[in-house]
Amino acid sequence: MTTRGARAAGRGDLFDPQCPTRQLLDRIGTKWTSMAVKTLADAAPDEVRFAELRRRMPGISQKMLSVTLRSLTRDGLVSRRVDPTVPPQVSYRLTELGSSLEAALAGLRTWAEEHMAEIDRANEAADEG
Amino acid sequence: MTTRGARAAGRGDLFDPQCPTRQLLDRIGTKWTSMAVKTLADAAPDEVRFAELRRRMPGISQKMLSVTLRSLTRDGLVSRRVDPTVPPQVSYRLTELGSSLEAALAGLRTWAEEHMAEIDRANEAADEG
DNA sequence: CAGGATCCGGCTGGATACTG
DNA sequence: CAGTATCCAGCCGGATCCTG
Repeated sequence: MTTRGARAAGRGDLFDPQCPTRQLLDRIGTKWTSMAVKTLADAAPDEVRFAELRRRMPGISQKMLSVTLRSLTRDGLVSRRVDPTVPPQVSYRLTELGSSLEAALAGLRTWAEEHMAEIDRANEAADEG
Repeated sequence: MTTRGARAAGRGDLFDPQCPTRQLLDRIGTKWTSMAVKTLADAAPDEVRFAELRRRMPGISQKMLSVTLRSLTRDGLVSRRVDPTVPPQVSYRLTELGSSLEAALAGLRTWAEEHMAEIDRANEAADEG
């Protein structure tokens, strides 16, 4: 629910014990999650190594890529395979669950590509128009 | 891009000057935005007054409802109508643009309702399984 | 190579008090 | 009634340094 904090001021979040949509948005809403899913989806069914993933996600730091992938792996959206060589090679790939999420995200992307310009215009109009 | 800050450390976000999807996620990812859109969509085509909206969004504070609505209005997703009585009455309604966003969000909601349980299970499994 | 640990600034959002 | 203003805690995420 995002309305974390367990006891929340007085009441408030007892009404919807767990809203799945908010739980989902709390994940894909973080800065790099959706880009990681997209990047892995574009590569599928191939797996992608950490460094390559980093290269394909301009601007992400080593830390945030690591954090993002760990989170996705915990969620069962991404599978992680370690090749115990020296130096180690770690590869990632979307799971089936991850692929189905990507399909759902594609809808949002389409909407964004079609309509974000309108939102921008609305903002400019509000600024002074 | 979220990678705000215009000049970003060195380079990094120059590669995708404006990713519409991130811009969108930066909006609907905020805590109350999607719930507000959903609540207004459920009421459509009727408009909803501030206080009533507040009642229908358990847990939201006056401030956050105000901030959320102002943002949605600026984005052209919600229209705002003021009835200049005393005390004033202000009503909100989804615009067409807002309705189309709601349609896109519905896809995410469906996915969330169908799959969040799997994600929860994956997390439990990771915790100790 | 992959990623853990640490430090820290900035933004998000909650509580509270005050207005037209 | 419908906000706005202020204060402040907590979390997100960036930079940097270190390791198997």
